[in-house]
Amino acid sequence: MSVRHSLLALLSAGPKYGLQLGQEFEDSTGEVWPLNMGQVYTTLQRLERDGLVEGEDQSAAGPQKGFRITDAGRDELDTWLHTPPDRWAPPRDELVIKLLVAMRVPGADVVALAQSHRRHTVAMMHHFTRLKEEADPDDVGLLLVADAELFRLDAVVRWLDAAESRIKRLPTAPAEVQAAVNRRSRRRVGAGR
Amino acid sequence: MSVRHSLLALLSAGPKYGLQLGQEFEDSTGEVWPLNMGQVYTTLQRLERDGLVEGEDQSAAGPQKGFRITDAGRDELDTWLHTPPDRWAPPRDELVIKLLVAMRVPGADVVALAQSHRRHTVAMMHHFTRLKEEADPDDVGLLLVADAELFRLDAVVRWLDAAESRIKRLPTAPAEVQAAVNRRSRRRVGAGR
DNA sequence: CGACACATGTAACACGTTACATGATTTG
DNA sequence: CAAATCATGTAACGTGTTACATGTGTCG
Repeated sequence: MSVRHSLLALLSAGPKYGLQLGQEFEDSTGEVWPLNMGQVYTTLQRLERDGLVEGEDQSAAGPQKGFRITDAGRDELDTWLHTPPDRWAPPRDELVIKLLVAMRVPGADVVALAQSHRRHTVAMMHHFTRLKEEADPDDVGLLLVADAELFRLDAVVRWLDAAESRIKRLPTAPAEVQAAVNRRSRRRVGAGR
Repeated sequence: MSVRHSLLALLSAGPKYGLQLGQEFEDSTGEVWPLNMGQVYTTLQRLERDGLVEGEDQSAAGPQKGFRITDAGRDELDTWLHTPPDRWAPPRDELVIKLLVAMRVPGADVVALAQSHRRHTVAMMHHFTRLKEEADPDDVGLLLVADAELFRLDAVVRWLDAAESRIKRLPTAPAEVQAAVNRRSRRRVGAGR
């Protein structure tokens, strides 16, 4: 839902057309989070269908098709800005899932896997650190996104360390961790929605 | 892509059927990341179509339809386990985007917004802290997921603080931050893919 | 004119969610 | 038998990606 509302936010500063919105979005995120234009146009169509934006007169002019935010759109935007991300269903973290299910894979060396991912995460931190160093100091968007990534990656490293020691503390030998995990389970069979 | 590969991981410990896979996945994540069964069945269909799993004989028996992982499936699983999350397109963080685009919304008080989200994030940390305290100490999955969330939320709080001071340091008054942000932009017009 | 950048779109697909429909098995 | 539970699926929709198609405007 990020793109949909981001377009509303950009339109709240005045009418724009598709390509312009795509560029401003990428500018806002310092080009770290690219956006494909196809989605911009389909999202604009849905926003118009839902009455959150409306097409401009456009009378003459070239191929550009401007959009203006509506009052309903401003309401929606305001709500979104103040709504915190859902706490009960935080976004599934791919790396966390990877390690959790690896514990159920027979023969998988989860500790080695964690260390491998840790090395890669540290490498990513170097990348974003350099990105910050080389950035235009006025590019607030890029600096903020790089900050966010660095804090996030730091949390990943800390978690990998904590996970490693938790896993090592398990009653079974590391290579057969899954056996223990498999043994405990099988309660709460059948939720059925 | 998490669900697809998680199912492969669970099947690598032996043949299973749909509902069973759904339950084991939720067990693995300590019920923090729920999974809807509909997706499990459609994913299994795609996995079978792609030759990563195959249906079991099933001859007699009830409605249960077992699946077995194939050699191709084991290869795919192994690759996935060792592949780090893509570094060049990290998942878009909704909260980060929210603050970034809010800086372009005329009249938006970004600092107040950041503080509001900070409060909510701290509340979420309390929630997961309590979850850990009340958890079965043998439920490694739940403990690991709670750890991951706590580290992640801590990073969010740190980022919000850093972002707040960065925003306050901007040349323009907080309430008109967007004006400055709008002014700088509009370079690199037209990438055209 | 021809090449290139600007600008908008569509098609096909993967993944995810919600909601609904349908059998089979157990058990009061 | 009836109701609950177990188990599998489908339909409709939103979101996101990739790739392709198409038109317009400018400029050498």
